[in-house]
Amino acid sequence: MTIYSPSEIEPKWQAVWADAETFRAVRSDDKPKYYVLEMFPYPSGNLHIGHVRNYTMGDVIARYKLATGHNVLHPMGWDAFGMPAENAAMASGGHPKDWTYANIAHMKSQMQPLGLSLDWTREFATCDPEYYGQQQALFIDFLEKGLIYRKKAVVNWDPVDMTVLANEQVIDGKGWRSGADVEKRELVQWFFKISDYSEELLAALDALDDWPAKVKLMQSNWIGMSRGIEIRFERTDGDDPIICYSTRPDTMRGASFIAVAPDHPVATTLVADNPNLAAFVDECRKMDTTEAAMEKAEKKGIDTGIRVKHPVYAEQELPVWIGNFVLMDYGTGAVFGCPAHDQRDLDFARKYDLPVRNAFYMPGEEVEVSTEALVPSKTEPVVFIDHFAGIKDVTSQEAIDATIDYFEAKGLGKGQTQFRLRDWGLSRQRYWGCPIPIVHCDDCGAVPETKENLPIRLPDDVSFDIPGNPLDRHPTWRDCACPKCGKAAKRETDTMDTFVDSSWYFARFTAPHAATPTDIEDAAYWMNVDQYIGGIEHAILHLLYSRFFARAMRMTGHLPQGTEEPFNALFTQGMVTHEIYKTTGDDGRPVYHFPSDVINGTLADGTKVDIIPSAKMSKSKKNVVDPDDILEKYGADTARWFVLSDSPPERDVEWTASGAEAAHKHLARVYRIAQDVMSSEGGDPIEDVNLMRAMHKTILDATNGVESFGFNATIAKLYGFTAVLAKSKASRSAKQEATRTLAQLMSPMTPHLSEEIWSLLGGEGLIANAPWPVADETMLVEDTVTLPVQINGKRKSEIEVPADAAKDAVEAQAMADETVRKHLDGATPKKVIVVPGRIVNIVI
RNA sequence: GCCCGCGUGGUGGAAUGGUAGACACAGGAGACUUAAAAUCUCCAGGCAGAAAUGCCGUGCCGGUUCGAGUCCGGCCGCGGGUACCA
Repeated sequence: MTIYSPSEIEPKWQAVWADAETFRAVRSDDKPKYYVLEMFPYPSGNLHIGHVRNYTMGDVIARYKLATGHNVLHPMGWDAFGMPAENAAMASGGHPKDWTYANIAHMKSQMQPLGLSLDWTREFATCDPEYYGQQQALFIDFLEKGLIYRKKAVVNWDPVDMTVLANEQVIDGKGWRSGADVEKRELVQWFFKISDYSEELLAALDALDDWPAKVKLMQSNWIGMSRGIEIRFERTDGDDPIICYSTRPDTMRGASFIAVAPDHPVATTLVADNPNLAAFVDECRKMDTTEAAMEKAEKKGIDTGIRVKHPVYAEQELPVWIGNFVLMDYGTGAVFGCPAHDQRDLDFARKYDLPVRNAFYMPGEEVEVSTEALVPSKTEPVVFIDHFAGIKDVTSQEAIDATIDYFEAKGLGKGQTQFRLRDWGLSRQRYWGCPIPIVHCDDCGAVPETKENLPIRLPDDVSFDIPGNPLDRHPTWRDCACPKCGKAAKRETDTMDTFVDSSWYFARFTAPHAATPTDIEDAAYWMNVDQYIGGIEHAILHLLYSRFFARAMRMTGHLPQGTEEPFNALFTQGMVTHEIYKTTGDDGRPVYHFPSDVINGTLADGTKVDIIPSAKMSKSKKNVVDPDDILEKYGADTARWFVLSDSPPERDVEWTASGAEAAHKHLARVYRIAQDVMSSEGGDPIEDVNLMRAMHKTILDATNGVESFGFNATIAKLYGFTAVLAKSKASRSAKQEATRTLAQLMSPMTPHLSEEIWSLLGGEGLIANAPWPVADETMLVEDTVTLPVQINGKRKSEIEVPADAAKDAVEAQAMADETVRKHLDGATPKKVIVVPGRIVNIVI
C-alpha cells in the first residue's frame, strides 16, 4: 500500500501534461470549440484563496469540456496596470514595472502548482508593450470612427500633493496621503461614446439567456432608460428659457421651484457678480464626487432671484434655485421640483419654505401632502386635480403619456428618452497605464499617432519620490514630432483607465501574438467566450465596458461581423471574505493588519486589534489569505477539492482554515480504495448490480452538477458514492470499473490524483483525454418508491408503492396505512392530494 | 441615499412549491492498538420524555397555497456596486 503523496504525484502529472501539450489550444474543425475564461488577476503580489476558487471553477469546466469532446481554449494573463504599483513605488522606492513583473512571476509560481489546464503559450500582461501597443491602435481606430471624443470633466485634486486622486483615495473629503481638503479641478479628458450604445446594450441583455438574472437587472438599472420630457420654462426677465427634464410631468400642477446644477450655465453666469452664489457654488464644488456621497449629502440650495413662468399656469411664477443635488450630466442639468410627489423635493421645500401643492390625490383620500410625499406607483389609479389635459381618474403612467402629448401639441416641450448611462471617461493622470497615443501640436491640435510609431512605450527612467504623474515632469519623453505637420510637439501624458485593458483581453487571447489587435480568423473561430467566470463585484462596470468594446471592435473591424456579445454564458462566483483587523495609527488614521499577524485578537507586541466584520479580501484592508500553506501541506488536489466542496460557488464564503484536513483525508481514502481494488476478492452478482446502479446514478448527478455549477453538491454525491464503493462486496472487475469512473468524475476537481488512479487501474492514455462517462438510464429505473404521507401538511408516515402506481391505488394505500388510520381516528378526509412519485397529503 | 444580492443546527452548507438539516467540519460514544496516531462503526436541530412519541423550528411580521426555506407584501441585519480600487 502506497501512502497518498501529492508532492510526488502532482509534479509528475503536470510534467506529463506539459510534455504532451494536453492543454495547448489549436484551431481545428473536427471538434466543437469551447472557450472558457476566468477573469484574469491583478498582480497584487500574492495569489489569494479567492483566485484559487475562481480558477478551480474554470478549470473544472475546461477539463469537463475537454472530456466531453470539445476543442478547449483556456488561457491566462495579467491585468497588470493600476494604482497599487505606483503606490508601492512611492512607499518603497522601487519601480512599478519591476514591482509588477516580480509579482507576476511570484503569482505564476503559486498558480502553476495548482495544475490548471491552461494554455500558457497565450499568456500576456496588459503592461507588455506588445499588448498596450495594440490597445493604442484600437484607440486610434475608435477615435477615427467617432467612438472617442474630448470634453471637460471634473477630477479630485489634492492641493498639497499636487495630484489627481481616485475616489478611493479621498477619505471624508480629504486626501489619503496629505490629509488636505480635496478640491475639484476641471480637465479636458477623453471619453468613449458608450452612450451611443445605451439602447443596444440594454436591449441585447434579453438575449443573454445564460447570464445571471441579477447581473442583467443590475446592468439594466445602470443603463437606466426612462421616458420623460424636456419642458421649456420662460424666464420673466426675457433671458433664454430654462429647459428642465422630467420623468414625472404628470406632477406639473405641483411644480413650485426650478433647481439647476451648480455648474449649469445659468449658475455659472450669475456667479461672476454675486458673491453669495459664488460661495455656494464653491461649496458644492468641494463635495465628494461619488454618487453615494452626493445622494447622502444634505440637500442644499440657494435662490438665484431668477423667476420663470409655469408653462401651463402662466400666472404662477416659480423661483430658480441652484441645488447641490442636481447633476449636470443627467438630462438637461435642470429640474422642476414638485414637493407634493417627491420626498427629496418635499424636504427641500420645507427647509426653504417653498409651496407644497398636490397634483393628484389617492382615490377617496383628498388630503394635501404634509410631511410625507405622495408617491404612488405608476400603475396605481389616482385622482388628478383639474389636469390641464382634462384627465382625472387615471394611472400616473397614463397621465405622463397624456401630459407629454399635450406639451408636444402646444409646443411647450418634447418627449425624450433619457439614459442614466454616462460616457466613459478614460483619461487618467497617472504613469502606470497605457499611454494615450495622442500628440498635441500648436498648429494641428490633438493628433493621433501614426500606427507605425506604436507602441508608444512608457519611459523607464521615472521617479516616484514625489506624488503626481512622472510623465508630466519627464525631461524628454513628451517631446516628439507632430504626426501631421512634422513640427515639434508634445505627447499627451495621460494614460488610459485600466478598465480599458480588461475590456478586450479576451479577444487578444484568441491571437495573442498577432501584429494587429486581433487576427480576424482566430477571433472568428474562438469567439465568443463560451463561459466567463468571475466575481460579482464586476457585475456592472467591467462587463458593461467589455460589451461596449465588443461592439466597438466589430465596428472597427477587429471582431467579425455578427459578434454581438463577448460572453455567451456568465457565472458570477461569490467572494471569499475575511475579517479585517485594525488599529489606530499615531496620526489617528486606521492601520490594517494581515490575518497572519494577528493571533487571538492581538499583534505580536501585544497590541489589541479591532475586529471589523468580514468583507471582500482586498489588499488595502489587508484581510487577504494566501493559499501557500494549504498547497504546501496538502497539495493542489486537496486545495481544489476543498475550495469547491464547502460552499455554493455563487455565494460569498468566509474563509476558515479548518476543513482542508478533511478534504485531504478523503482524497487519501480514495487512493487507498483504488489500491485495495486490485487485491480484492470474490464478488456477488447482486452486489455488482447495486454498485453499478449507484455508479450510474452518480454519473448522472455529477454530470448535472458540473453542468450547473453545483460543485459543492456534486462533491457531496461523490462522497456518498465513495462510501458505497468502500463497503461494496462486488467483484473485482465491477469495483475496478466503479473506481475508474469515480476517478473520472473527480478528475475535473482533482486531476492529479485521478490520473494516478487511472494509470494504476489500467486506464487507457490520460484521464484528461478520456471520454466522460455516460449514465446508463436503464440502470436508474426504480421499481418502487417511498412516498411521505402528510396529514394537513405535516408528515406523519410513509408508504412504499410501485413506481408506476395509479393515483387511486396510492390514495387507497395511504388511507390503509396504520399510522395514518391512527391519526385520522375515523375521520373522513376533506381532500386527498396525491402527487405521483412525490407525496400524499390528506386534508381533514 | 439608490440599484442588486444574501440570511437554514455549534460551524460550512443540502433541499424542480412536496419527508427541512443531505454531505462535511467541530463534538460525543465505541472498535482496533501496550499506548498514541491512522483507520473503521455508531450518535447528534431545540424543548419535554426512560422510550414510543409529541410540540417547536429556515432573520422578523403578514399573505397566497392542500402544502412555503422556496412565491408575494412589509420590516430588520449583513454584503456587493455606486462610474478614478480592481
